Amino acid sequence: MTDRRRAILTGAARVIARRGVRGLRVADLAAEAGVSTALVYYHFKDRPGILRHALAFIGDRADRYTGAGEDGHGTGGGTGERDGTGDGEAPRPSDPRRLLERTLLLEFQDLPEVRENSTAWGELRAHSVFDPELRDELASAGAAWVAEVAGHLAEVCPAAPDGAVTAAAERLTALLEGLSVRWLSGLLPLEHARGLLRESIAVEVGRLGL
Amino acid sequence: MTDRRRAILTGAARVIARRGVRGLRVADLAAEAGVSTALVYYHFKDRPGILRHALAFIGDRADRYTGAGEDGHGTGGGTGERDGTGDGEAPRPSDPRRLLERTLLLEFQDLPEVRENSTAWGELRAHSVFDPELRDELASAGAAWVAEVAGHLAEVCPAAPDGAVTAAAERLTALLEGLSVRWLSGLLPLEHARGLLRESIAVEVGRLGL
DNA sequence: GTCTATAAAGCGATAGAC
DNA sequence: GTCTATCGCTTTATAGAC
Repeated sequence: MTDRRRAILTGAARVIARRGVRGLRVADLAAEAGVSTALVYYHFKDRPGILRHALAFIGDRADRYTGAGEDGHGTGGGTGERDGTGDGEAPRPSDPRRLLERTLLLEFQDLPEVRENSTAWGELRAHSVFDPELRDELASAGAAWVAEVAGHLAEVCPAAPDGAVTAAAERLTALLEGLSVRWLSGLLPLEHARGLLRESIAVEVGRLGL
Repeated sequence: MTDRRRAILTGAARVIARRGVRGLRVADLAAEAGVSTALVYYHFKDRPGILRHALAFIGDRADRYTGAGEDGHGTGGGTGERDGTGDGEAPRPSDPRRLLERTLLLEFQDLPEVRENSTAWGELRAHSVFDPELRDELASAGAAWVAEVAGHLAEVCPAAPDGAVTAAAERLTALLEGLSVRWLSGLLPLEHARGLLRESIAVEVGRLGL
């Protein structure tokens, strides 16, 4: 991918995080990237094309930041390095229980990059209710994200049956998304959201049998 | 409220469910209601006015259908009568555990009215991330909805401390919203969503101490 | 590849008759 | 209260020069 394409997609991510998928104007995005609208159309054909590529771009970025590529994608996930669990600069704790918690709590950080990715992904999800075109991409990203969480869960609770682990991962990721919307819209303080999620992790792990 | 106003708002609810809040076009809504666009503006001033009234209308409707007015609003809730828990036409089971389950599972029914309300409320939530104007309405509706669930939980688990009950209600409602988005966008089959939610209810109730 | 300029369409909102 | 007709701004998308 060329630098210009990347610049345009970066601008698109910013605009989506600020105004939403349906608030995205090609002119805004072009201004954000410092190019003309014509160039945007040259590279991405039309508005749906811009959206498709922007969302794939945002997903990739989340992948890199969550350090996926081993057992999952983490596309619903957040960005950045510090997660408040006390592991500082260390990217991947070896304790599986900590790793699980870290993976899920990455979403809840008040860093611009995290907010941007979380907001954009939330928008993608919300928009997919009305736009079937987005569902394929979303379905695979969501499945990978559930699989990653399930992988961590299985490491923490080796004795648990597969079905129960998957169900727990589905509940945890769905809960995370519900909490995320509330946080991003200012209805739930960040620390409260983190606390609720942490407690649910404890509940699910306890249920699966530590 | 006059019949015409009601007809317009009913049309608005349908259009919002089909195209989303941000996809609502005044012309579509007018066509749906069988009136001219001018009449829509005559009754509701402008687009934001339409939206405000439409969302209040949808909220009221959800209230009536969930049978609220006793200890909460249930504004996140669904519509209709049958909930699949086996109580058929009986609107309010007396067993508190059943009542709790029923309240939450009302959201997950494949009836046009339920989909319409769920979709519209999901849209309201998603939109509030970008539109602070909607937050007040959403905050009070959300608080009432959490309070209703917490009330049922407290009845099921009288010994549990208040804080734990509220936290459980917050987790259950947030989970419900996360599952709802996945269901509405076709990523999660209805029965699967119901199963996951039911299991979480069981988990939370078990944790609070039956 | 990138720009300026502009066509074409979409959409919110109003005027004025009835 | 309700309609038809239309105005004017916004936004998508393209033409054509460089």
